[in-house]
Amino acid sequence: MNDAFKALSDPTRRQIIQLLKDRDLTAGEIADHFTISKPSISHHLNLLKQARLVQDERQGQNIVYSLNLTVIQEAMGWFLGMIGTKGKGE
Amino acid sequence: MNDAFKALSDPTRRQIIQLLKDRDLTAGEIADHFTISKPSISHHLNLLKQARLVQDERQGQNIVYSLNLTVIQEAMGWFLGMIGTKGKGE
DNA sequence: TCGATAATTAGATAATATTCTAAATATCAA
DNA sequence: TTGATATTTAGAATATTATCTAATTATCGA
Repeated sequence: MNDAFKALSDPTRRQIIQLLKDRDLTAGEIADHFTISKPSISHHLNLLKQARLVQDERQGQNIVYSLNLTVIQEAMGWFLGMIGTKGKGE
Repeated sequence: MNDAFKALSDPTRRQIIQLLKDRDLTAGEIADHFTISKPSISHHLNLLKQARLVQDERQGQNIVYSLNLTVIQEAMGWFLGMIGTKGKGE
């Protein structure tokens, strides 16, 4: 959970997640959306993977990344907890 | 929005928010929940304030901190966007 | 097997963040 | 006004993070 929040604190990584919302993408396709180097993107992908926000699967030469909604839902649960039970426990 | 995600990436700051969920607290009361120094807590509070996750108000010698749910709701909206519209736009 | 393509790993540097102690500011109460 | 309490600001040390280039690994097609 802490890893997820850490991962989401970087704007590049949030943008990657937004890209993956629409469809699965290879590492190269993801990198094409940014101006920073491929190794840097690879590093960001690795952090997202460690936080289990994304998962990867090799397909031939490519590695395809996809969203893992489970952890995103868990993170959203944290926010719901903040909003839903303000005051002395409604 | 970016400030909010940055602010939430630190476990101490998330814990502060959870404390404020139950009731408003003075800076000193908040600091009492942690082992780190008061200036460090003050720094964390300042970051939370800049992200508009909390607001403060002086009451005599104390400064009372309270939660600002608006930004938390906005952040939750980001998560909802991730979960709600997976694939080519449901 | 070789060359090309896709992606990651290694190692270094620069920028940010966290934390501390010491000092400053603000308020209250006598 | 002075002393005590609450909190923040200043400045520095340390740790973490983001980024780069160069090198490595893995796969494909001829």
